[in-house]
Amino acid sequence: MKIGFEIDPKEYKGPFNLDLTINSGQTSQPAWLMKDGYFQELLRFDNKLCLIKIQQENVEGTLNIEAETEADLELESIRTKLMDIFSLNDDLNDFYDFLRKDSELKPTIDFCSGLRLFKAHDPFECIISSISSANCSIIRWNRSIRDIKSKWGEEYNSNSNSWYTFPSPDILKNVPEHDLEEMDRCETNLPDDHSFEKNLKSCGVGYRAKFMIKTAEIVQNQINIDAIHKMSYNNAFETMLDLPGVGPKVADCILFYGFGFKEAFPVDVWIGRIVSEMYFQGKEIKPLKAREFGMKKFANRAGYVQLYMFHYARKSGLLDRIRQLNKS
DNA sequence: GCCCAGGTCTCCG
DNA sequence: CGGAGACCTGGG
Repeated sequence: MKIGFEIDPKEYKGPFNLDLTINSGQTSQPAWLMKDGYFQELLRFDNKLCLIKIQQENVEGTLNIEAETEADLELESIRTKLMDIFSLNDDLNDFYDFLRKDSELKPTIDFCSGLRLFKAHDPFECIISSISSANCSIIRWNRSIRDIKSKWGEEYNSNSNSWYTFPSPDILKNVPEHDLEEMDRCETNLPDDHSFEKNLKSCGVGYRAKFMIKTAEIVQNQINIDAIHKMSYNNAFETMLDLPGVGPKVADCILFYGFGFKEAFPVDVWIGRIVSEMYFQGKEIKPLKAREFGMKKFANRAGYVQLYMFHYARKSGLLDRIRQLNKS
């Protein structure tokens, strides 16, 4: 079954730039695949798979969506899900009014018009990919997530292309950590030169493999994803910190990108340096101090400010200047 | 071959 | 509580 529909700019407040939103390097989810002029991703609704293709003909124009599914899905639930993923219910005009009142932030608007929070479609995937992103390059953890999906995810075929979901906590918690464990669990005798590739370390996640398996176990047994949504930010933050491999930066990313907590202000080394340049005359500021500063100053807009700060720094040359400073 | 980047964990004071 | 060093891997 194929459903085609549109989302009109009148349905949301302020600008939206799909390409910018998907490709601005927001952590915690690999960018959607670009193919035949459409961004594409396999989504899960309850237990139904649905391949989404989405395009925007011109910047800030109408969105064209094609949804392909073998299940019986309501158009409205697909529309609602996409509105959520691309944060189309956020009022960017209101946010820009706020930015204009801060002389440091005002210039970010020109570089980021239509940039919105790109939310994860699966909170558990977001938790695991955030763990894999810690102390790791973007290309590397993107590849890891793709590997994990193709090894243990559910397969969906469309036009001879294979798509995979991210495996559930129940599946991931039982995955072998490394090749030795995979070999031990193997029932049959294999040739001496057999390479063991269905284990987490073979996905290039390194020492994070055991964190991920343990986290999957805890999420499966002790965490209710819906309950997180209803928690206060601080409670949700503390809950995330209890997961192995999750420190303050990763917890903030999970809460912002995975759960949509707008008061999160995730601070990596770059945001730390940007904050220090923009607000502390280049004086070094510790990550937790920068986090505290951002949360206090920007309150429920902290996540968006972090998004805009980083993209602005990249495009304006600020980031290059900071790089130079750190070399000398 | 060597060194570096990048958050979290662990250990030590 | 804060600081120092180890951790896996890919890229320069």
